[in-house]
Amino acid sequence: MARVTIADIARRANVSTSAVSYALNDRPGVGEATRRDILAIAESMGWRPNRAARSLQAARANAVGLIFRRDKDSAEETSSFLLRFLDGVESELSEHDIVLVVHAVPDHAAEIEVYRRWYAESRVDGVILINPVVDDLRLPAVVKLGMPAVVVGDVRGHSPLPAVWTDDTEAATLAVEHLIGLGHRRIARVGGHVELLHTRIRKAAFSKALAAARLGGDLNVDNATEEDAERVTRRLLARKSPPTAILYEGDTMAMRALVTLRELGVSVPKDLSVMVWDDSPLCRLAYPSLTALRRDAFMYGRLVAAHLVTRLSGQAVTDRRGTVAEIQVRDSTGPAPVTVRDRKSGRQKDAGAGIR
Amino acid sequence: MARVTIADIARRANVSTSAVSYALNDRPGVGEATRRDILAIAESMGWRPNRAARSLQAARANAVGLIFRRDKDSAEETSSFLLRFLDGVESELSEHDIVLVVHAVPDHAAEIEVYRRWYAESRVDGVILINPVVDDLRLPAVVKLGMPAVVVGDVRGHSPLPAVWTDDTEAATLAVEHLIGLGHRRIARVGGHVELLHTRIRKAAFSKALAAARLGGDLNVDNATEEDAERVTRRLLARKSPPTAILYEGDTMAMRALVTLRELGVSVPKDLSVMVWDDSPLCRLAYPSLTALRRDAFMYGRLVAAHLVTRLSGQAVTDRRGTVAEIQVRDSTGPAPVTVRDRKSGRQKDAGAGIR
DNA sequence: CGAGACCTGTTACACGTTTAAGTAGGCGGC
DNA sequence: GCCGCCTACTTAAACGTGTAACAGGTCTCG
Repeated sequence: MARVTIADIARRANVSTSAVSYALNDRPGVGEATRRDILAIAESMGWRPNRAARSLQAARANAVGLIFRRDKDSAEETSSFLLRFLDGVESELSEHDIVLVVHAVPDHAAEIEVYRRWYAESRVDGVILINPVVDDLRLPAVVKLGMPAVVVGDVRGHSPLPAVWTDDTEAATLAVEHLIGLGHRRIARVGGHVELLHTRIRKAAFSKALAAARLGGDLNVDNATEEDAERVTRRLLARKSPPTAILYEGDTMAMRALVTLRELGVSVPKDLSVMVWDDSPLCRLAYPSLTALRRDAFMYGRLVAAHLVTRLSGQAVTDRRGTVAEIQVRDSTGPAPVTVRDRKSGRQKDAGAGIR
Repeated sequence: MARVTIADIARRANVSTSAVSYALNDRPGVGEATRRDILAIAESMGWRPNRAARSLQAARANAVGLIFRRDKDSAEETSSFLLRFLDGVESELSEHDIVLVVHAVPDHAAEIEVYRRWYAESRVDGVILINPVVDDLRLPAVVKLGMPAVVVGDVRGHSPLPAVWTDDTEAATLAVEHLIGLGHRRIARVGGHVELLHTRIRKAAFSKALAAARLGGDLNVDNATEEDAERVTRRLLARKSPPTAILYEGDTMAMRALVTLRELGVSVPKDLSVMVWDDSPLCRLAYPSLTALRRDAFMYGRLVAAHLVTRLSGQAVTDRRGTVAEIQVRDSTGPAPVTVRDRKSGRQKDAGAGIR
């Protein structure tokens, strides 16, 4: 019933508590026979080290923290990525006997305040920072605290904190190549908040990938939210040369777009191909199901956690490339609409999806 | 830089550490002038209590745990409910300066093992148990440990552990009444795993609500998963008297059903009304958008956490009713198909949704 | 056979906090 | 003027671990 301490074991084994401590921690200073004795007794009594005592002694909390924003992180996208990511983090941490402490905050100021508190209270040994934004105030704040941290996102060069990043340029290239392979020439992108670093990077990566394929046009919409999806989609299709493929950033945005397209009588993928950046169950269940760029959120979480654990062990760590994205091809992408003129003719003119 | 302790403050204030402790904890034993002095110094040095030391002293971890199943809890439904729930729990706990520790496990055996470890290590003061099943082994295990816990789900009578429950009978009645109000007479239900306690309760509640409305029929399918949705839906509609409305348990199942219905040429809601038990972003974004039973996951989480906090304070707590469900009416429910014969005639024969 | 080296175990203290018990000094009351 | 009591503080111990420093005893080797 009552919790058993090393003192209890020491009494039973007729030795001092230090002998017990040495034995249980596999350190020299105690004979083989006594050690076995002690281990047996500890086992039979069901001893487990008291974490508070260990933490106090070692000045180590055996915990890491992760803070997410209440409104933001659960609104723009369905939360499956975050939960899978958390699962991965937790899975890695538990192998090192470290617990994950989560916390929700309304904004970055509150988040920084919590870091300060956690540090001063020695509540966590390190933190995982997600969704970095441009000129992120959290980064210098954490650096100043001297708190071990790993940033999830590509902040290479922008911050002294180690980052685990995914190659969005490569991902964008994959997406563009997939669409080009299907014959698309006018490819649009509808992106989320540009304050988010990954959005900014993806935007650049997308432009770069298009340029590499000698395709141009600035069919790029920024700062779109789920509510904007309808308006933006209509506007894109109303252009003189409407795109034949659109890459949406965020599953919810793409879903809203699908509804709009249905109302407009635009058939997916016959008239227009639709892609989503970052896969989710929603993409799988949509009609038509959505082709998406997929990252293994679970493995990503594990990698991030492993990186932080290494950092906590005192080793210096630098940036690390995370899991690579791949394309999950589904029903929403298909061959570009047939061209009006023969392919061989110099200039092509696609039968875009334009509003009828 | 270095963390500041009460000893540092004591030195600066030329008093003993106990005087500092008394002052900081607003306890008698120190004069008013000295108290102000100490508080000012503590403030200026940025002192925060070391959690490990406090925990050790008070034999209290100031943490509560919540374990979710790796496969299960994130598969059957989109995870938005869980994340919102976690947010609510966290929000309540943080007001009491208690942290939330999360952990993912593959099965109940592993979960019980973690409870044992947490208890023996004094890692958490209490736990929140979610998704109770029939003959849940976790409940007696936690009871045996003597660990404070709150169960999320209606285990009233089945367990000595306090529960926070939602009235599924009332919710089922709401749903059935909504459909009956639209003229539906043959209402089916497609439910998930009956091992889950809430599934079993909902099933009974559904039958009871139908019976109360003098409607019968056993249009009840159990143990359906997302993969089964297509087959089950086809089978229901192939009946001699097909239902005019179906209530699916789980958003993913309903989404799959929508796809099937589209393929079958069954129009929603003209030919068939569709409802979902437990709302999600997916329901909102589906086409047509899905009428659903909605619970405030955030408030539910807060309530559960508050209940556990009360329990931790030493007070005995009993069961507590959680937030009530309401209906979020959307586009997937509408008037029942018109009857073939005149309403006034004794027997009605609906033009069901049957397969064409 | 005695001096060190080595093995096994102990004692003592630290980590940062709380708190029971103890000790001055001042003050009032009889 | 002495006793007792209150105030304001200090000292000491405790929570459960870990570990440096030390103490016997045995072994080895010159």
